Amino acid sequence: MMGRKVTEGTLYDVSAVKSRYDLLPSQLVDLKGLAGDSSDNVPGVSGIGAKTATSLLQQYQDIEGIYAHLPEIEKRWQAKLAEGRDAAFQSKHLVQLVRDVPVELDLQAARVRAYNRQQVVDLFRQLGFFSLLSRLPEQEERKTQLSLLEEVESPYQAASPRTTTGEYYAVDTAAALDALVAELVQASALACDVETTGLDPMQAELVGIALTAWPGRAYYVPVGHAPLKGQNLPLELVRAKLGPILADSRIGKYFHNADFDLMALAEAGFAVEGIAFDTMIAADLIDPGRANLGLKQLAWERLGVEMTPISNLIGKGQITMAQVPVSEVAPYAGADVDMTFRLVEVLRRDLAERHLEPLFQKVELPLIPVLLEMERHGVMLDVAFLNKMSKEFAAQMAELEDRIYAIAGHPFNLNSTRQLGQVLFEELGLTPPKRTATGYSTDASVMDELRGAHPIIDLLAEYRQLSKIKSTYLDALPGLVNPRTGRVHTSYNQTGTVTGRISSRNPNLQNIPIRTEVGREVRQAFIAPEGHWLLEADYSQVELRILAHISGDQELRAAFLRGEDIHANTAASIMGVPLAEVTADMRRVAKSVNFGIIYGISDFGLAQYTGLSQADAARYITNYFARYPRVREYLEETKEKARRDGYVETLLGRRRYFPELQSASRANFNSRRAAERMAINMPIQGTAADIIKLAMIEIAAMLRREGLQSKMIMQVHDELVFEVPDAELDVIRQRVHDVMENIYPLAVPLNADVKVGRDWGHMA
DNA sequence: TCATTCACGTAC
DNA sequence: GACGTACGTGAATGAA
Repeated sequence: MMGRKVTEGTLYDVSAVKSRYDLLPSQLVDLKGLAGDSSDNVPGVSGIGAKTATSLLQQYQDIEGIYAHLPEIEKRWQAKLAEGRDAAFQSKHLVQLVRDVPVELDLQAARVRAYNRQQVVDLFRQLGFFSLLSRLPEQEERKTQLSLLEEVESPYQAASPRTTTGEYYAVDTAAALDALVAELVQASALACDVETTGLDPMQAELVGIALTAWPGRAYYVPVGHAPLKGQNLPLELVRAKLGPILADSRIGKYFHNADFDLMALAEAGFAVEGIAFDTMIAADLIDPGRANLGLKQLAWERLGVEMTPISNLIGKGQITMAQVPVSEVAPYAGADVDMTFRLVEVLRRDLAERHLEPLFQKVELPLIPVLLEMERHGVMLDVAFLNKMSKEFAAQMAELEDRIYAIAGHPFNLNSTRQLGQVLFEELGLTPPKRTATGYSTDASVMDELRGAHPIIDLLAEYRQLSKIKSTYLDALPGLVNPRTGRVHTSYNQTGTVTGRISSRNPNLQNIPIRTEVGREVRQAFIAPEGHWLLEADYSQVELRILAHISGDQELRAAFLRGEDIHANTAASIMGVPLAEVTADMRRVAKSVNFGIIYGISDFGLAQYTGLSQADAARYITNYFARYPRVREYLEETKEKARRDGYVETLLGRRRYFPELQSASRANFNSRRAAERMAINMPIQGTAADIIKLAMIEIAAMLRREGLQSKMIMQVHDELVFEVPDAELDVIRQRVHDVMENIYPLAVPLNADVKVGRDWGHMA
């Protein structure tokens, strides 16, 4: 019984609450106070879940009763309750509805009638409400404005100024296209935006192209609308007329997310030169990690313009742009390019203010076509190999499954952490070493703890690994092969990270397994076509070298200049033994220390990761800083800069902001520490990202300059992968190596290792 | 039914 | 609490 269905929703009366929660309605606030409610950000008492809370409440009625009888409560809950006393009462207070507020509300008066929409919009803007905009009730049919080029009268403009931010025209005759071209060739820069049938520009069809070179005016050229949805121009005609303008590098091109538009245009036979601005990338550079980089959001924030959401045209994707009439798409797409064009000026000013222009001009803009070519070329996959491997995994997993069920005494869903936790810690009686916010943790570190305590653990760990690889790689990758090209075309996201790294999606080619034997096998599915090699070049210890450079630590620099094994070197230094006496295990620990430094180390964290005692970990960290004193200074100075200036930056001036560290901020101890670690890491990780981006740009230029056929096909943060015709192997090996090592000279050498193979699993 | 969140695990 | 940056999967939960 889940309560009585009423007209809308479900009515929970006393008996319905009783049957769902086993509590009285009045006790629900106590339940939330103890167990919390993650969806409402109510913390509750850490370590107390719904079950414990319910049984306690059944005994003591409410939170007050529980704390009154604290001494008689089971020891294991007692400590947690004592610890979380304040949180419990605060949480209860939070979820309690205040029912005696003196509100004088006349429901009739609150009815929405005619209202001054502009006033409401202005208020929303003041308050920073963006998503609420789309929920404002319409006063009247949304009027759109549309005219052919010859027919410039606009009957609705006066009637409905708020929906019309400019004059947007459909260009659907050859004469109109000629007129547009005649105007555009005079321009020094234009904004461009394409409409397509989908979100994957490799597969979507071109529906139309919007262009403008003047604020407040824009043109839409329909080429792919469905029959009866308006007049298209033939694509060949548009290519012939607009192609030369798009290919003319003297006319700058502005985009919002150029990668998407350029891909769609390239697939439709347009080559675009002169990429001069990308408003999405600029907005990201100005404030990396900002929540929403959408054009609509930016126009709202920076221009005060309310734009029509795409859902007004295509719903939630039930139809595509091709099914929407030209008369509706023209003003929509026109507004897109108009706002893109207008945003350029605003964002350019912000970039300059923050000294980000060199980074934008020399790194981010030139990188756009480089990434585009990598995405378009794609990577060849051996799908038959993946399928065969998947079958083998399935067989092994089925066997493990049977054995696990036999031990557990019953079948359950092995992929459910909740069910697994129940089996391990309630049925088999193992001791849970760790909790998550919602229950028992069953992650790999827990498995490690429990290994040896029960025979089921090894089987589960084995199952986990196979299951992960099968679902994420073996079974998913074949579905992402483009049927037309027979290859996978990842999407590199230039605005995906807060440090300046690029990220990769659909598929993510930056997390293909390598560390374990079974995992590494997946790489054998990434192959070179007949007559080609895969060539891989990776920077060795690039982040530590950057640390040596920016900290200025003489000892660390000297170690790199000597060209010695840096981890062994660190081991000798912090453990006080001669280099020759460093064992493999000592080196392993030192490697963790080196990485830990970059991540903002703590003795606790280092101990966790290495298995050292916390005391030993602390001793090694102390020794490290004694040996490399400037590294400690760098860490302190970086934290200080973040506090003082509110941001940190890379060698190339890329910034990340930390408002929570500025002195006025009330951020608590833990979140301050977390922010400090991010601040320490960003300049190092970000500089590495900047450097490899420079290398990519130069390598792409070199390939073009020398007329080479080799293609750069992947980037994995400190590593580049190429597809190389047999005949070019030697020259590419040399050129790539040299560019990577010399692109950005530091106080220590950068070292690039090159390997080749016929597949990515066999590189040597 | 669909969307979001959580836990987990892969990479550098 | 506890060591930085990402993305994808399956289960569970919540909203419509």
